[in-house]
Amino acid sequence: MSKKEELLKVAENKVRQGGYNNFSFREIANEVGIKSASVHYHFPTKADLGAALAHQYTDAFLAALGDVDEIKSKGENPIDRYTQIFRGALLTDNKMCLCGLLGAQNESLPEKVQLEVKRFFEKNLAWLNAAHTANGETDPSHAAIMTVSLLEGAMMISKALNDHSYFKLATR
Amino acid sequence: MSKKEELLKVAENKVRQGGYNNFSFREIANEVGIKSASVHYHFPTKADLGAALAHQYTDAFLAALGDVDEIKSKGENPIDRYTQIFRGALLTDNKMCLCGLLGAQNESLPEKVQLEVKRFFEKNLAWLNAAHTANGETDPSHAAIMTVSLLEGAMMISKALNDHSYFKLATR
DNA sequence: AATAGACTATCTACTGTTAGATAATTGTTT
DNA sequence: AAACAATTATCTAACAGTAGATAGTCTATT
Repeated sequence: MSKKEELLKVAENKVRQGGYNNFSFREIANEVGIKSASVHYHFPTKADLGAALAHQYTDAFLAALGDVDEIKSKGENPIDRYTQIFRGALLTDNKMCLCGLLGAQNESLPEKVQLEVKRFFEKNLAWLNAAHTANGETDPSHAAIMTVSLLEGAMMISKALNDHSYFKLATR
Repeated sequence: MSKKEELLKVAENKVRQGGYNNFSFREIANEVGIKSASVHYHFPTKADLGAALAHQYTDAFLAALGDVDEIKSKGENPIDRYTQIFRGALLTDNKMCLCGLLGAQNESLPEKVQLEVKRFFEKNLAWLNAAHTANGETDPSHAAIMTVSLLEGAMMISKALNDHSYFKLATR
C-alpha cells in the first residue's frame, strides 16, 4: 500500500470517530511514518485530503452495493443488501458512516468536501430509488429517503449510546 | 441574559453547525464581549462547557415535549408533537440536533460530554416508549428507536444535501 | 536531466489553560 | 453607620502545545 493510500486509511478512521477536525497532518504523518510536510505533497490542503477521503469512501460504498438488477436476478432483496452493508460498517469497524458524520457537520466543512458528501447521498438515493422500484414499491423515492434516514439515524444513536443492539433493533 | 447564558447560546449554535471542535473559548468570548480567560470562570474546562451545553439542550427539549398523558388527554398524537419539534429545530434554526451531531462524534468527546449525550437519547427513548404505548402500539420500544432514528437521520441527510424537502418527505 | 517523494526548517495563527490583579458588589461584624 | 471580609465577574499577560502551510533541499528512480 502506498503512503498516499495509507494516509487516507488512517485519516478515514479518525474522521469516522470524531469528524473532520479529528485528524491533523502531523498525526496521520506520524502514523504512516513520514513527516507532516510530506503529506502536503500528496494532498496540497486539508480540504483536498477531506474531499479525496469522501470520494474514495463513496466509490468503495457503491462498489460494495453492486448492481440492483444483478441482485434482483439472484432472487435477493437489494434493500437487505443495503442494510447489511451499513450493519457491517457499524458492527465490524465500530465506526460511523464517514459521510453521515461529515453530512451532520456540513456547514463547517470546506466546499470541496461538502460536494463530495452531497455526491455520496445523491448516489445512495439513486441506488435506493432503483432498488425500491425493482421491488415494486408504490412510492420508491419516499421509500429511499426513509431507508437511508433510518439507517444513518440508527447508526448515530447506537454510537451515542455505545450499544449496537439499538441498530439491530431498528433494522429488524 | 447573563454572560454565562450568552456563552452557552453562542456555543450551541457553533456546535450545531460543526460539532464539538467548531467553537473555541476565544471565539465565543469575543461574540459575547468578554475575554477568553473569563470564560474559564464560568466553565473551568471545555469539557465542562460541552457537558453544560448538552445538559441544557436536553432539559429544554424535554420541556418542549411536555407530558405524554397531557397530550393524549387533549386528543393529540404525541408522536406528531415529537416530529414537529424536530421539524422546528431544522426549519427554523436551520441547524442539526445538538445531541445528534455530538452522538455521531461520540468517540472523540470527553467523557463528561458523552454522558450528557447519552442522557439525551435515553430520555428521548423513554418518552417515545411512553408515547407509543399510549398510542396502543404492539411493540413500543421498537417503535421508539424507529422514530428517533428516522428523524435524526432525515435531519442529517437534509443538512448534507442542504435541502429541507428531504426532511419533509421523510416525515410525511 | 527530470521527476517523484521524501526531508529539514520555519512561519503565523490559534488552542485550552493558568496565574495574578482589579473593581464592584454583597454579607458580616464591630 | 462604618469597617472588614468574602464573593463575583472580569481583566492582562503569558504558557506550552498544536494547527495548516510554505520554501528550499536532498536522493533515489526513471
